[in-house]
Amino acid sequence: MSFDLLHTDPSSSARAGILHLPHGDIETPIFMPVGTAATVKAVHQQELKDQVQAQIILGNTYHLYLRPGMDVIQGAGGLHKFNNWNLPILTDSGGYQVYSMSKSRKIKEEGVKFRSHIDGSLHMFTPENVMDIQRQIGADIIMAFDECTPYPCDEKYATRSMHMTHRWLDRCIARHKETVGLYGYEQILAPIIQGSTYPHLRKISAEYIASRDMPINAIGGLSVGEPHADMYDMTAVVTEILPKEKPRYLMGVGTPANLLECIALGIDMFDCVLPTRNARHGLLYTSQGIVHIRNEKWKHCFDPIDPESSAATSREHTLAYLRHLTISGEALGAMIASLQNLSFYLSLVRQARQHILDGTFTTWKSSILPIISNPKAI
RNA sequence: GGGGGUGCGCCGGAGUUGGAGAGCCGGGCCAGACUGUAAAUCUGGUGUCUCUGACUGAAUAGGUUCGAGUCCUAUCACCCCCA
Repeated sequence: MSFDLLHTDPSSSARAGILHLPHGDIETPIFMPVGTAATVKAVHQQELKDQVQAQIILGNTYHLYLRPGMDVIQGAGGLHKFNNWNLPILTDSGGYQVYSMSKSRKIKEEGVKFRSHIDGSLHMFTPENVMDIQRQIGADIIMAFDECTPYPCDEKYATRSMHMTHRWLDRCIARHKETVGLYGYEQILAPIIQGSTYPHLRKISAEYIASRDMPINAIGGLSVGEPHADMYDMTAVVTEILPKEKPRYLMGVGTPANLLECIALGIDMFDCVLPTRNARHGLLYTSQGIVHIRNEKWKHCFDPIDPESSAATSREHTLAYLRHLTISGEALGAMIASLQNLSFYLSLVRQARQHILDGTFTTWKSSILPIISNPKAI
């Protein structure tokens, strides 16, 4: 595993690079579609490769551990074999579920007790067994076990939680060192910065994470409901500290505008459920602006969904047809919409990368932002 | 042709023993939300108007009554049974 930083934009902190992983190279900045339960919802692996041109996808430790279970994943020979995705995979550790399922878990120094959302059974996640589970899943990049704090979060709690996440990180690193990949390739561990919306905590956390000298550094605990300005401020605080020669991964971000703004701040990797979830809920991102596909105004609009999309379905099917499918609850609607949104996201980061390499990133960003973050005109 | 039954919101259902419904549930429809996925989910709206409030409304037209969605008469529509 290695990272080549190819170019840094002169008028911002945006970077273009290549991340080499066991299952292939990733051109950064990159967006990583989220495939929680061994599937990017409503999108087939073949489409992810051919249409979306995804280079890496996510899986989730908590969800895969509960279902289908590690016996199945390991029996298959790892997640890559199980879901037949032979490009890189990153697994989240379950740290986000500490946040999103706060009603059914209890945090202690040792780890987190979860009650399964499927059958109510009790499970314990520790930094150690989360490393073990991610070894069994076999992702190229595995995440440290952390606590993603909610927003708002009082300073006292944020401080305590951050320090615990740091201690957990050291336990993750220890376990990661004393174990090896089960499927014959290296798995890299990424530590996660916390600190909520407190700049001084973010600074402490970034310095701590940087001192661990891991190959990728991640920023967590953002995009949990805080104002965009806070997200950008915290990102700026930590990118200032993180080593330039290593990729920075901003977890859970975000909207197309969030991506461009954070690329400008020096972020290299993103993941977010927004494009896929919003697609299933009828919100489309297109090269001509945002479309609420359920809206009546598209009922008789026989224009293509997005003539500039890399997805054939978006060029060949009309807005009126997709509206019909969505309103009728047809599965194909979710498929076409998800393909559209992911194609848009991947195309956006490809364009960003090219403009960084060309030295035109900042002007391109300001010209495209008003279009893609506002409603499409009929 | 005869007998019986039922009619209110865009649709279906519930309910109303003569005592204040713009009013219950579900669906549809209209709009909004969603950021390391307990999410093909959730929230709101859905008679009219000059909209903090009014007005109209229980198939249609009459009637009884202090008061009618409820009782009576006629008409219309639909359903069931008989011929």
